[in-house]
Amino acid sequence: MRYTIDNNTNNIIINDITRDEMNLDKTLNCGQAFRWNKDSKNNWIGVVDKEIWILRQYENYIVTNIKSSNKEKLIYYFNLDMNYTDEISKLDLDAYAKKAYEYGKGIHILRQDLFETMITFLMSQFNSMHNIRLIVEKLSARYGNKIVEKWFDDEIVRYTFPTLEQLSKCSYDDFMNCSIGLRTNYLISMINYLKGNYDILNYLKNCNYNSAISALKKFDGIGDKVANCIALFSLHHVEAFPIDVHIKRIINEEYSGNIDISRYGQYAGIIQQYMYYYRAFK
DNA sequence: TGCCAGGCTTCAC
DNA sequence: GTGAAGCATGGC
Repeated sequence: MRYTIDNNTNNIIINDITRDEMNLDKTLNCGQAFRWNKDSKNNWIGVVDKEIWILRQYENYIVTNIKSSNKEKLIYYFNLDMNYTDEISKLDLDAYAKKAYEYGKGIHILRQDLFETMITFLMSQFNSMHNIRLIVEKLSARYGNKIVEKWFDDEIVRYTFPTLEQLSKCSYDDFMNCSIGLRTNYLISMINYLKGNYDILNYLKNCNYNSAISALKKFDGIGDKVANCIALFSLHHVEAFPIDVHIKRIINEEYSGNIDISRYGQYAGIIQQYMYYYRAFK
């Protein structure tokens, strides 16, 4: 893998990259992120922080609208500096994990914004992927900022995920009108807490896995599963192993109700994501 | 119409 | 500590 810059646009091109190494379709559609959409021209369009990011994957390269000054951020967000194939090959996988890996390889674990991930996964409980996307888009379109990006002949319009300040102005009814439903009180509670304790985000970013899980679970509405999702998909504790309904079924049906995740070592979360993708998208 | 979705809190035992 | 009930919403 190497990076070149388009001389005309100053956009980054990722070269010499196969879909087995990094697969945009799988990575952006596997349930770890809710703000990426693929258009009819195979462009993956998402909002990262305050910017619209556009990526299109070809057989051996990926073109982007991401400027050269954002190269480190691109690598960081998509975890492009890790060779997944090499790392996974060091693990002693059982038969089901091997099958899941073969099906899911190419998935990278993203490093998403913490505030956004805490809220999107708070919304995820007892909800479907479709509804989570719906909620996040409604929140962003109504309370975030409009941003526009030119991409060849298209004008792409998106909305930033609302800030704490923007969400602070919302009422109970505002949130109910975004289809947040039974999670509304949890969201209000989180916003009220963060208003006086925003530093906890920095604490979460700097502490270890166990400390992060216990701090996250103090929020009303965050239990084991959501805490592990936040730890995995934002804080990049790739040992985190979220157990949702799909993983529960896998454990019951494939592991007789008892899985030993210690054999997946520091990459248990990545194996979990292969399993989730294999089960939920096969 | 009934069931399900990347669960959590509360309450009874 | 464990288990069941209840919780809003949209797609199928």
